[in-house]
Amino acid sequence: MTGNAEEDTMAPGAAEGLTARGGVMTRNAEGGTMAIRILLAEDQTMFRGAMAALLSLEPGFEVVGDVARGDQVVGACEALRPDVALLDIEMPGIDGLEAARRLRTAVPETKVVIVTTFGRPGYLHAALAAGARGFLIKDTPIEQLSAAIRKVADGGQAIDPALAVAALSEGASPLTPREKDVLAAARGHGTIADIARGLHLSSGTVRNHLSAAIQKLGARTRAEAVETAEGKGWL
Amino acid sequence: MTGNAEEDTMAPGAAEGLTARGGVMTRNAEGGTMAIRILLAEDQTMFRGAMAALLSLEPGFEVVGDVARGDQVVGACEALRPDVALLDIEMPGIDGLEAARRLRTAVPETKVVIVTTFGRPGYLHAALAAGARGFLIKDTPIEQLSAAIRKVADGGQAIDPALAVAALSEGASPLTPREKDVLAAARGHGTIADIARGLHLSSGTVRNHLSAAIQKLGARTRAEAVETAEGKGWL
DNA sequence: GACGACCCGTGACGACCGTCATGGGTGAAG
DNA sequence: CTTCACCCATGACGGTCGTCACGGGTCGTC
Repeated sequence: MTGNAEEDTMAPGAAEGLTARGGVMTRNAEGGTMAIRILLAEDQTMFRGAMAALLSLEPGFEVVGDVARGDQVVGACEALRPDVALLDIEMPGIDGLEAARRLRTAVPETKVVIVTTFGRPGYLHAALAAGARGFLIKDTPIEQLSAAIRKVADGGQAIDPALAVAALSEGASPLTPREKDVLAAARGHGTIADIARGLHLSSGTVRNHLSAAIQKLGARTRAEAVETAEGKGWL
Repeated sequence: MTGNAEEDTMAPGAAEGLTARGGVMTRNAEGGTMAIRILLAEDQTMFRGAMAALLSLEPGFEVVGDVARGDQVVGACEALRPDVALLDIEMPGIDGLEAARRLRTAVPETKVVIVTTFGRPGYLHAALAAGARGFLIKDTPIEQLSAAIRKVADGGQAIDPALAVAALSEGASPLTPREKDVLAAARGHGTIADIARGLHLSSGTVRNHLSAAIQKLGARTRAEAVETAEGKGWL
């Protein structure tokens, strides 16, 4: 628990898990340029804290808030109206991609930059489809993150170039929607009967979908198919 | 034991991937207390950079170097002789636990603090057995990390309390060494015949070991057994 | 309306998986 | 020396899995 419960005049009930930050550089026109207002969404407390502290030191940046869950992103952005939202993908609640989708209609002024651990081509596709303007993996230097934030705040784009070519060479998912569902349900559960029960399907149908998915992915086992599908971001 | 036939080809080139850092506060006796010299081992570049920058700002800390791979830890510590080594567990090369084991004999002055993403009880056991003096998960505030570093540098210990009780309640792994091997080999590979081939065993023996492991872990499938064993850090 | 893509289902077949019983071999503990 | 735990192996059994062939259903497109 972050426990920084200092939501004094935080407007509505909107943002519960939000940690508002008194910016070093407030929104006065200081020399003509205003600081880029940033919201941070990241579940690992340590990483979130480190990034917030570091970005706040960067001249021209102001971290106006940070949240730990995907379902707190929209509320926080509605309250704070940041210029840029830095979203992790793997988060409790809803993931960063879904948060980006909702943010586009709820707070369209806020530009989204996705920062994720896994450089899966499918993630890039989904992020761009969700309206993200930037996409970086966490295995890149912070200087490039700063540069990406500035570019996006200026109205530009910032896509990891190595991932872009990978995403293009991969192409889209060959799985039909239902095959994707069945394969996704096959991650945690054990037997086929369990999956069938969870999806209200016949166990024979589940086997057929799984068989099709296995062949399309070039796998030999259901587990292998799940693994390769996850690796490419088709889930 | 799974053929941990890691060749000991560590020493010669010593520290290739090492980024040495000119410390803000050098090792002069300033007022009587010397800065705590820290080495950082973490594969995610962004996280590593952020932590290095942030810890350098903390008064009394000096980040003297950082590496991205586990097999660079010993070489870097031999060259830099830090007071504290902050080790991630999940790293390419060798993992942080193995690095801690080797560090204890190679550079015993350096105290080890494990900082990991996953709060698996088995990890804590292994870390303490490897001689680590501190154990934190990345989902804790940075202030606690600073406190832990100071405590460990002073000769004390810093163990995440929530994990300590979990580790005690869990107990040690019920799996025999061979069962662990077979289960570990069952992660990536597909069929039982593949596992048997990889371990030079009869396929019937593999099935027996797997069956025993499945029952000991209360699972119903090999995949379930792998999952729960991984979750507890028995691998 | 014909066509194709996708969905759901059935039935059957061979291969694989998980369980059990059984046995021999080793090495440490009593 | 006996006992016990672990290792490896074999064979047999029932259940599950992956594949195939097949049929019926919906929906959008040409």
